[in-house]
Amino acid sequence: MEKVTDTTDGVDQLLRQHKVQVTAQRLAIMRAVSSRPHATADDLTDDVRAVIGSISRQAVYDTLGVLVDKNLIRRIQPSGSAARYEDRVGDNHHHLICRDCGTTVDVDCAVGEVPCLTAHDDHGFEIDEAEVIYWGMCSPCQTESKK
Amino acid sequence: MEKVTDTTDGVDQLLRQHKVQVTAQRLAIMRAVSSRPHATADDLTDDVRAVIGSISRQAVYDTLGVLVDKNLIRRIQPSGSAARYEDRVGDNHHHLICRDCGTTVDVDCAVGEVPCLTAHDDHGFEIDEAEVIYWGMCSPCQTESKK
DNA sequence: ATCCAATACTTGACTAATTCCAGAATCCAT
DNA sequence: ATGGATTCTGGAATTAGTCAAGTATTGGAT
Repeated sequence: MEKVTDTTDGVDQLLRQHKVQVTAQRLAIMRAVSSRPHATADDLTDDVRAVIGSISRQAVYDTLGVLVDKNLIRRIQPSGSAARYEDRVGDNHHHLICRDCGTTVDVDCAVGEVPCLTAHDDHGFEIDEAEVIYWGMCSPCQTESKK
Repeated sequence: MEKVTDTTDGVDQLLRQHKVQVTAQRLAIMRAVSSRPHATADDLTDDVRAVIGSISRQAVYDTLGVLVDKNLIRRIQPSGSAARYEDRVGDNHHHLICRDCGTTVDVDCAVGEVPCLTAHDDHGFEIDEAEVIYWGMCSPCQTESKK
């Protein structure tokens, strides 16, 4: 019997490197996040079910939590919508989100490397992340709203 | 009979200027937001009830929605906690939020005036706001977690 | 190759925040 | 004062996510 946890795309290696136990669910979720960036937990659940048949909602949330913890994926939480996940980590990029349709695209940091991460006055906080979200309207929605 | 909608603090004027119908509830909510920045809808409901006796949850959400729409207040929506409201609008300041306890403080823009508002590549979007959230741990929570 | 303890997954109920709905009340321009 | 538009009320519904307990799978030790 072939083990599900041996892969040819190296996802299993990646997980092991980060000391994450390898399971069919985790592999499927990793791939789902990679292939559909900025998806919600719900979207990902659908994607994963299409591939491995079934998975519980709990397992999805649980796994996403672990992957975020281990820095394998990043969670972004735009106002007014469910959390979204992406596999571009550690490159200090930001997001541009359409107020109307929620479309999310990546934007490189406007300032440079990591100055975003330095607040003027840290109020005694130990800051570990600066999240930047640009809000606006994508071109389809712009034309739509002019009708 | 005196009308509740005539005020001495000018809040009614402000509402009228923005074409928002003036009601006792709205006045109370406006004042509550001003006097307790970064409060949640729930906090505000309590505050308002303490002042005008009673208000429905709906009216609170509805009013906050209207005020946000009319740009009289700003809504911020941190991960894992309810939305918060503040009356500092239009000055491009940002927020520093504790991952542990949710404490939220204002931070002036790290970069200057409005460069934050300029993304590298706007992908055809019409951008109207740049939201920056610094995530970290406030000092009380830092000491707490070291125990 | 097999076993076992640790870890992960499933099910199903539960919570918190927010929104929807439809009727009643209130506001304000005429 | 009146009518039409807007707002308020209370309850029910939805959404996003969490908790808890039992079952299954994984990976290291034998």
